[in-house]
Amino acid sequence: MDEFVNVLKGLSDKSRLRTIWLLCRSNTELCVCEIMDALNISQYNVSRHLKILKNAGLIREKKDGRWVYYSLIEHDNRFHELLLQAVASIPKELFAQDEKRLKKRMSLRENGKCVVGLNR
Amino acid sequence: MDEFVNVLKGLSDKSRLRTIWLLCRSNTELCVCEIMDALNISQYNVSRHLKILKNAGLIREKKDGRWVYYSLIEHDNRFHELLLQAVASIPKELFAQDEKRLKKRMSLRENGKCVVGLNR
DNA sequence: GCATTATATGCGTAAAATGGCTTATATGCA
DNA sequence: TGCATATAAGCCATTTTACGCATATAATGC
Repeated sequence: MDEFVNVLKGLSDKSRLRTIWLLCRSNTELCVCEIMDALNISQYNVSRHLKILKNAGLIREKKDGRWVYYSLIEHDNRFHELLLQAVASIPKELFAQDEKRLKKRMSLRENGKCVVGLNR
Repeated sequence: MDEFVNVLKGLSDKSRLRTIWLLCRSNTELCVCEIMDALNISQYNVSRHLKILKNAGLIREKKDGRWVYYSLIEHDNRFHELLLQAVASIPKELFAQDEKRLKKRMSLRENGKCVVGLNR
């Protein structure tokens, strides 16, 4: 049962909820610095929250050079599916700023990859 | 957005998850001492967790004499619906003990009401 | 090898959650 | 009115969580 509690705990933080929502809605993988800019929070916080989400089994990481991309894990279990649907059902308006910042940031990608890093 | 985080926080505790699961599955209202016996935890803990769930908007209370009955609130919003479905989808086996204890306890009701209290 | 850079982690601190115990509140009944 | 009882709430100690800062790790390019 702790496993289920951990997933719920993973989602019950504002920064992490915003992160998961962006991953749900954008339907792509995002690197740390992109999430950082979208949420407008510090690098170490993004990193730490991502670790928690990874341990909860919600996301996976994929290294690509110096960049690390995170994406949702799609489980074939109903609990995860329903939870993610719940997150996705949260009104879009609440994430308007995040979405706007992400869109701007994503437009800087080249060949589908982040090339910006931390020097904005 | 804090409202949504609060609901998730409400669910991300083992005792509270067990409580909500029982309320979901049993499909009835339960009084404090029944929950106490089903989960096998102390009265003050049940009370406190119920308060958190109430503040999260997940349950309502109904007084009946000295007894207070709690039941799920059925929202017409998709987020709540999906979350409760997620909780209900957690394998029954994980709650076998709770369910067994609840069943036993519920058999002591008279005219659909709890008459036992704390003196077991 | 060495400097640069994207990401992760350890440390200290402050805030919040949790649990146990005790006490307060409120209802029912004699 | 006064007592018994179901539930709530206050207080305290312990644990967990989140954040900021500094630094470590790992990959890149010269």
